[in-house]
Amino acid sequence: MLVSTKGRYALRVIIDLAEQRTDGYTPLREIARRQEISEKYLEAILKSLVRGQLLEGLRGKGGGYRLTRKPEQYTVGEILRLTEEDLAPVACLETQNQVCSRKTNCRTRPLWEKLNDLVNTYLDSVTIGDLVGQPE
Amino acid sequence: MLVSTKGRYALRVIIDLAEQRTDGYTPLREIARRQEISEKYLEAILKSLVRGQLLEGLRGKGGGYRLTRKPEQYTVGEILRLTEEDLAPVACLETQNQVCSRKTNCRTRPLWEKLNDLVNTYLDSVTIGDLVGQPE
DNA sequence: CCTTATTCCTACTTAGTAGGTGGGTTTATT
DNA sequence: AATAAACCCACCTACTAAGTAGGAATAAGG
Repeated sequence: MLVSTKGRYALRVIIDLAEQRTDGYTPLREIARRQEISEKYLEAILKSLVRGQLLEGLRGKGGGYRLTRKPEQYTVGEILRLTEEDLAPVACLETQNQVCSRKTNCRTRPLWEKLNDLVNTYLDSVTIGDLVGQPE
Repeated sequence: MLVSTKGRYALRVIIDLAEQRTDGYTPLREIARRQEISEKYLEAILKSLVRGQLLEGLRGKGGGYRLTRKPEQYTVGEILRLTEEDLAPVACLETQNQVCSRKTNCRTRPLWEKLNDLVNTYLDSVTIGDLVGQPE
């Protein structure tokens, strides 16, 4: 499995906020309720989204979270790469792993590299704007 | 990570056998040595390849494993699907998981389905014949 | 300035699984 | 009979995804 709940939830949260179409801040509790995700777990995910500046958080009464850009300015790829650590399809391509010793004459490496490209290119081609539903 | 060592090793084994260009049986020990994979672990992987009829095993002295088809008749996709249980990029698409309750109006599901298609189509388009090195 | 509603922070727990091992049984060849 | 191989089943271990707990910092309203 390439994308864990963390990444999937992150995506859903951004879509959720985009669909609210409000300038104000939405508290975590509301998002959690709508998306049926535990508040505590969601908290951890939102933290990384704030760190990555995809969201802005405001503390205190009336606080919450809001998007920092327009929906069509977020690509799915960047959201997942932020929350997933690594989107590489195989361990040999993971950035933190040291380079594989068989690399130079590995018969399968080019395959993995192409697959990696394919996946990332696709995920970067889709924006949150493409995913939100129409307002009625 | 989409593809674990099991799948990657399986692929390497088939390539290894294809490159031997022999009609005879190659013992596990040899493959393990060449590919630097522990014999015991490899055993488990080869077992599933035999079960899936991608390889044929012969017991006893002079025995070993050999391909059941020509290299260009194996697609990477089928090898990985056999050894990986599931190539789905996200849990919601895994066959053993029950259908997600949010499915019908899930904003992200079409994305995952397309990604899944993309990956499988690519992996099915590459054969072992494409990956083996030229004899010199 | 106190209360309330919120985010932010650190640490912990738990269940599942990838990756690997050990020891033995069966089968075929010489 | 000896040997070399695949086959089989049970076990182990370390890691990580997923989730939880409890509190500290901050902002707004009265």
